[in-house]
Amino acid sequence: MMNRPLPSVAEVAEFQLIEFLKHQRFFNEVSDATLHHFVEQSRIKTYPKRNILFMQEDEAHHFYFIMHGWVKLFRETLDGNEAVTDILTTGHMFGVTSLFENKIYPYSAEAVESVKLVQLPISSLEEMIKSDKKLALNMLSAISRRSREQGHEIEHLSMQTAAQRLGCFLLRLCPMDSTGEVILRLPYDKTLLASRLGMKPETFSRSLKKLGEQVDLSVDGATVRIHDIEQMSHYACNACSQTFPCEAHD
Amino acid sequence: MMNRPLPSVAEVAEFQLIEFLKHQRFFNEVSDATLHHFVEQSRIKTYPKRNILFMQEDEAHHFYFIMHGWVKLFRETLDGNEAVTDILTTGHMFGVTSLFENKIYPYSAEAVESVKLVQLPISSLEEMIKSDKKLALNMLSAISRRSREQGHEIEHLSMQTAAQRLGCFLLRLCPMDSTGEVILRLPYDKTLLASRLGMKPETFSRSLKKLGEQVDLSVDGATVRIHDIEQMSHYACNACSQTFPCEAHD
DNA sequence: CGAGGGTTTGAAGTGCATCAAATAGTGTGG
DNA sequence: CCACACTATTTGATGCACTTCAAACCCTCG
Repeated sequence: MMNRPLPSVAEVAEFQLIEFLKHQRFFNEVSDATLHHFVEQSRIKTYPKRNILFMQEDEAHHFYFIMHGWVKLFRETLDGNEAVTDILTTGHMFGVTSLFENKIYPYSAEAVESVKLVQLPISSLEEMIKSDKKLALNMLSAISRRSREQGHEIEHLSMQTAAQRLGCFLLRLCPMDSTGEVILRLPYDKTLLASRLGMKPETFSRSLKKLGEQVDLSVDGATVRIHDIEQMSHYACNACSQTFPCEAHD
Repeated sequence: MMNRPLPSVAEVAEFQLIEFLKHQRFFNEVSDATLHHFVEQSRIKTYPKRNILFMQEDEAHHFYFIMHGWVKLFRETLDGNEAVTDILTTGHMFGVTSLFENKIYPYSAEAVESVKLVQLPISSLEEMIKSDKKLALNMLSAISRRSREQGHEIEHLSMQTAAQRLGCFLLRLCPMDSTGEVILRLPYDKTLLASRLGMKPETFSRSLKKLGEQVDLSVDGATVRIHDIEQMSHYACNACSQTFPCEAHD
């Protein structure tokens, strides 16, 4: 028999958090010491649907790492419109772009669905990046990856039609090695997806219909069946600099 | 009298390069040793107008730092169109996004005008970033700044009209503390500027005209006179999340 | 002067937004 | 399990923004 006391609830939670983080690319090869330090300084937060995490122009106090759920990053224009910058999920981080610069969030963030986050003070993150070289390099990778994705986003917005952009998005939901028929579910509701793709809900609806006319496609609610992925990529990737299993593919 | 021999041409060039680099944000607070190492490993290259520096998908061997002139970054789509990603000048760097990732250029680069560049092997850069912490942090700043700029670009493309985007661009050419009347020159030809702003030359021409009808503006070749910068920012920034001396302003 | 690129203009077409309204879907209280 | 309220999605009609195609104009440089 062991005399060791059972771990407390907090200890179990901490252990799970470490296990989760260990498998994230951002913490790849990062020392256990740093990882522990990270966990100590951070808090796990849960927010319900619609909850605003911070607003653009707010002073940036925290950096976030998503454990579960979806977060919308957006900007509000003076004339009252909303530009959705990105929609993130498990494994993605946000609130980092303000790092080492003016400490102001360049966008607002909102929970799309109930979301579970790891929250870390920016100051702790900076300190850790300064002290742990590997973490700094991982951060460099993460941000430059993000920058490349944004580059694709820009290309898509200026070169593709709405229907092609939608097709491109669907392709990126497919596993990288897909061929022939693929069935998938839209990850969040169509209105949100529309704004994510830079179009109005009406346009989204019509584009989906149009896409179905151009390539074999059947839609049932949030379920989409692509009959022939090659055909789809031919249609969608034609106005892009890359084809299907492309770099923009996560 | 001094017996010290005169410095050689190469030594003078090296000295000048170091002086130049020292004043660049990227080398801020970087040690002299690193700076020297950088200069030793790098070469100064001059390319004439139209010269292709590298193509998208090429293996990324070099990183570039612009000393003088203009460089166009772009992608070519399968259906034969060109998407201009960015146009850079003195003090900007490119070819970095491939750092620590797949070593492939995500865009093509071309000299717009005759251009003078500092060229450094990617491997040397990586090595230096790994060994000099300050350089790594500066790189982090540089890339996250770039990423924020791209975020604005995306917002602009999806929220602003062509004329507003043009107005926004003109505003960013103005000194940050400008008020009232400002006179400026377009930095490169209108066709290129059009593609930089994601529109056709015809649209550019018409947008410039339209802009002149909406706000007081006179155009003479490449010279533009903005009569009232507040009026201009009211017009252009209305569809944006920020106003005139804005974050996107370099 | 003439050739060729950059720029503007005109006419016509396409794509997306807007406004308005119908329809489908979901969750709630009875 | 139904009726109601509310939201998401679709559809139709119309207009504006940008592109396309074609042609003229303007510069400048050999």
